[in-house]
Amino acid sequence: MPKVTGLQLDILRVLWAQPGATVQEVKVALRKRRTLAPTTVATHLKRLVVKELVGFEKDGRTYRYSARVDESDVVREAVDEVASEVFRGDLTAFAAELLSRRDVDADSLAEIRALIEAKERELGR
Amino acid sequence: MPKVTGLQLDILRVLWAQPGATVQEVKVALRKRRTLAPTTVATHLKRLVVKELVGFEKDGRTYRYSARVDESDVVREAVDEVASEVFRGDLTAFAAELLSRRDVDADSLAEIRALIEAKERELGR
DNA sequence: AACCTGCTACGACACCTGTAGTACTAATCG
DNA sequence: CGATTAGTACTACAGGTGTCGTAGCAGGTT
Repeated sequence: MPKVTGLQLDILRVLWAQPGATVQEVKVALRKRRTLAPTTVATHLKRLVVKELVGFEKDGRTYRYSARVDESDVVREAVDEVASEVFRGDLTAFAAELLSRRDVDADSLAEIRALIEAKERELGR
Repeated sequence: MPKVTGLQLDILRVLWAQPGATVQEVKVALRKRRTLAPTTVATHLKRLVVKELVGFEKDGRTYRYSARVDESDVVREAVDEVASEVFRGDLTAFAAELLSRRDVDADSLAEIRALIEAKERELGR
């Protein structure tokens, strides 16, 4: 599974939310983040099809596109990339960096701690 | 501060460890990970200089390069990028993803939990 | 039927990255 | 001093991404 970034990811996100979207629909959905010419959207959809991350089917005059990869796989891939490239696989360092930023509030911490405890129970089992 | 990836990051890493390294020295230090022509290394050092991430000074016949950015800033930048692009700022989701992989062992979990508890004490203070 | 409109196909272009060859210059070895 | 060597400068090129313009076709409108 090739790595996905930037606009490709934004487009995939639209397709995960609206499978079978047309170029127009993707363009509209994207408009909250960026305003693009329809041809730009079409170009990227085409490229995603070439990479086999997206499939399409003809619907009369137009085409409907759908993601062929799971969001969870793409996300995992992206995190793996950073974990290995930036942290050389040191997940503790990675987590430390994540927790070091100011915008982690008490609720998030509690949730993350709960996740850890669950995982610890799972490992201990 | 522009984003840094791949080879650029590898080169910066060398410069953080060995400030004032020459092209040759960077090439040698990099050899554990990749084998590159000296011109390749020189090209990237040059590009990093243009981006003002690296500075240099003449030392007789050769040049000595040093990073002009802190490792911590570059790392934070990289994590911020993923946090916003992939997780739309949802750090809990980010942490959950990180913890979901199988190669997190009990020791790491304990360390991360300690980090969280420290942070919670800090916030509660 | 002639036309306008919307949609796709194709091609183009700029910029970034990875990678390296060639050419020029300065130092060094006999 | 002439030849080899080390080091930089310049150039190039392919692959990926972001962004479109233009051209061509298929339908609906008059």
